[in-house]
Parts: sequence; C-alpha cells; structure tokens
Amino acid sequence: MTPELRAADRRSLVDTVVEQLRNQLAERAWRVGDRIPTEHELADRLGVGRNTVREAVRVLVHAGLLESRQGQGTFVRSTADPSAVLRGMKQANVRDVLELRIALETEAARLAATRRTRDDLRRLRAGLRALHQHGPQPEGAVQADDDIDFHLAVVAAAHNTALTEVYGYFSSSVREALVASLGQDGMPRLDLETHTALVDAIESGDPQAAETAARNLLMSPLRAVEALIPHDTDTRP
Amino acid sequence: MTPELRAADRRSLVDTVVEQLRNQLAERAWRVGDRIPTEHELADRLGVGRNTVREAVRVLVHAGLLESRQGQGTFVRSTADPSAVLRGMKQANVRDVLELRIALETEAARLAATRRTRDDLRRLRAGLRALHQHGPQPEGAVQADDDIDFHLAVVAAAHNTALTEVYGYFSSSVREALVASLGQDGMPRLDLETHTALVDAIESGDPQAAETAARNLLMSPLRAVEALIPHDTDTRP
DNA sequence: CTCCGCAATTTGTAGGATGACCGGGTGACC
DNA sequence: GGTCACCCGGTCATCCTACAAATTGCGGAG
Repeated sequence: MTPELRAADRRSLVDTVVEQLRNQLAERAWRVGDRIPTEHELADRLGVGRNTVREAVRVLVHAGLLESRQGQGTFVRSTADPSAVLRGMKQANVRDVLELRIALETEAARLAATRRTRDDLRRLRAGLRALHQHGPQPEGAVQADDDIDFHLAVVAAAHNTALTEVYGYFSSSVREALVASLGQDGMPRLDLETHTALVDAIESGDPQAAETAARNLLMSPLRAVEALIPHDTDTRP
Repeated sequence: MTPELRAADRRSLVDTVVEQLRNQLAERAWRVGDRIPTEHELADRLGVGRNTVREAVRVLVHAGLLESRQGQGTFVRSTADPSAVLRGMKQANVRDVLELRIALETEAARLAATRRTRDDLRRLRAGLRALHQHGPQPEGAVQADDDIDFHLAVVAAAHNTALTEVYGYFSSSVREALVASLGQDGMPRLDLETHTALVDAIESGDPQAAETAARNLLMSPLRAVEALIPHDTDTRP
C-alpha cells in the first residue's frame, strides 16, 4: 500500500514529495553522505511519476541539501538548510526589515566615505541625475527603481562584498513590501537635497557626515511605515 | 600530493536554464507580477526540452522567486534571491563579514537605547558579570562564548526580530573565522570598561552614546583582522 | 442582458526512449 | 602475475508524447 499522498489537495504533488524528502533528512533517516534511493524506486514507493520525483530532488539539490552524480546516484550533502534563515526573515514585519536595511546602509555610507573610487562617484552622480530627471513626474515605479539603483550604488561604494550581497537582498524585499503595504500614493516623496547631501558627504571623505546623511535619507520611509505599524507593546522599559 | 586535476566544467542544462531565468530577474527584464513566457515557449527559445524548463522553473518557484498557477501561467513573485546572498557570502573575507556585523550591532545598540526593558538590562548586567568572572583567566574559549552571549544580549535588547536573526547567523561564523585566522594569541584582550560603557549608554537611553560605545567596542577585533588582511587594492580613489 | 457550457491555453503528472556516465567484472595481452 | 581495453548493468540527464486538471474567454441559448 502506498502512503497517502493526497492529504493536502491544494498543494502540488511535487511540493508533497519535497516535504517528504525534507522529512527524511530532518529525521536523520538519511545521513550526510548517504545515497538516497534511485529516482525509479522513489517514484515507485511514493506512487508518483519519475518526473515528479526528479523535480523534487532537483529542488533540494539546488537548495544544497542533496547532490546528484550521474551514473552513481543522489547523495545527502547537508541536513541543515541555510536558506531557512533568510526564508524565515520574510515573516518579520516591514519595520524590522527596514531598520535592518538602515543598519546596513548607514554603515555602508560610512565605509564609502573612505573607500569610494572615482567610478563610484560617477555612478552616484549618475544616480542623482536619474532621480532628478524622473523626480517631478508621478511615475512611481520608474522613480522607485532609480531610488533602488542609487542606494545600491551607495552600498557598492563601500567595497564590502558581504554588505553588498545582504543589502541587495533586503533592499528589493523591502521595496516590494513597501509598495505592497503603502501603495504608490503612500510612498514618501524623494528628497533630492538629502540624496545630494549624502553623495557630497561620501565625496568629501567624512565618515560621520556620510552616516548622518544616510540616516537622514532613510528616516522618512521608516516613519511612513511606523505610521501604519505601531510600535510593539514590549518596548516599555 | 599531486596537483589537483579539476574536472571540466560539467554544468547541467537545468543549471544553465536556472541561471538564465535568474538573470532575467536580476536585470529586471521581468518585473514583480509579470507573467513569464510559457514553458513551451521557454523550451523553444532556449532550445531545451520542456522537462528541463520545468525543473528550472520549479527550483525558482521553491526559492520564492516565481509562482506557477495552473491554467494561467508562471508569474514573478519576488526578485529577492536568498541563495544569491549565501552564494556571495562565500566569497566575502573575514574583514567584510566583521564589518557587516559591526553595521548590525551599532544599529542594534542605538535601538536598544530606546527599547531596552528591565529584563534586557538584567541580562546585559549578567553578561558583564560573566565576562568579569572569566576575564583574568586565559580560558580563551570560555571567554569567547561569554563575549558572544553578551553581544547577543545587546542585539536582543533592540527588539528587532530581523536584526536578531541575521546577527545570530553571522555572529557564530565570525567567531569561528576569528579564532581560525587569529588564533587564541592574536585575539584582542576583552576590555571590560568598554563593555560596561556600552551597557551604561543603553541604560541611559542615549542612542548616539550607545552607538559610539558599540563602535568603540567592536573596533579592536576589526583592527586585529586588518593587520592580517590588507585592504583591497581597489580602494584607491 | 445574463448564464451556461465548451474550446483554448497553460501548468501538472505519467511514463517511455535514448544517451552519458560510473563502477565493477572479464578477458586479452605483455 | 599484472595491466588495461572493453563490456555490462545501474543511474542520472534530457527529450518526447500523452493525458489530466485548472483557468480563461468566447459564444450561443434563454
């Protein structure tokens, strides 16, 4: 008797198989280095087609949990899913993630003040021009992309790979969340003067000034979010 | 040992397709909410079978980037790619990750100054006592754990789940990297006065003082690392 | 005009065919 | 006896056809 797979009708068969495979790893039924059953055997045992098994296995291979070797089989590479940390991050509220982004970008601005190259400054100035060009128009989407590009340029000028990667992830995720929760109308107006001040501070090479300018720049979306999401009740001393 | 012979690049077709799709998202050729071409059209355009496309799409669906709806098509759900973050993190050196940690903790200290509860302060004071107790002894490992606990308490006092999660993820890896690269001898001596100053600043409720105190606290390991790892050559203007 | 139902489109699943690759076994050759 | 080319079964990689299921949109009946 094949195990009942149709318990959750709304989910695809592949998702069900992915979960079953994950459970095998979580329950230590399959250890690191073990060879898991062949596609054909898994398909037989789960009562699904080989294509379904292949798609599920491919997902876990790409997640770093499994490793397929042609001609040999599929082996367990790791039982800990590192992407789970970042996946759980999506459950944090918008304010928390926005504050996290502020933490990253203020430090990035500080570092950029001492490390920016001529190319960095060129990119920052170009970003300012793009903002100025699209600024007066109500084209929210275009302006939002220009804004993202500008902030990415700031972080890139810090010349820190880890910072750039992590910021890039939360930047787009925050933007999507902001647009979703506030809508284009609720988005705070871009302040060109503040943006320019940040670039000037970075160019002048003053870390403290750059950090302050970055903080000023990032406070307005934070305040917009805080207007919607009240502070937690557990912040009383 | 004999020189390592590296196998020729043997990337699977599916991996290639995954990368192509990812590029479309990274370059914003496909925006959030867009419908991407049908499986058949992608297979046609990429010159691969529909099964190959399906496996690649399934990977991105599971990564949260795409969303497939039967009968309608496949849509862009998000452009924030967590696995790209982890991939880039492997290339980052210790200094970069340490600076990232500084970015998180200075902001955490700033937030903690306004949000710390009585329990937070209790935990911070307890952390100080633990450091003081083990401080004079040369038990590097124990002291390092106490140090980590202390810094985790600081971040927890900020009451920001996103910050806490990300900081926790990097803090352990930073400690491992520090011990590995510096060794116990190279680890800077813990400065109890600076630690105490940070707690005092958080208790007094002064965000700027807390940030400054946190930065003072974190600069010494950074300088120790920078002594070993020279700045990149690409930081000259 | 509304409502029902059918056709078209698209993803979901099944299973087969073929090829590439790996490991081990076999046997010829030195 | 040792070495090595070759074959064979097992496994994954890719492609294919076929059909199922879900959704949309259109067109005709009422």
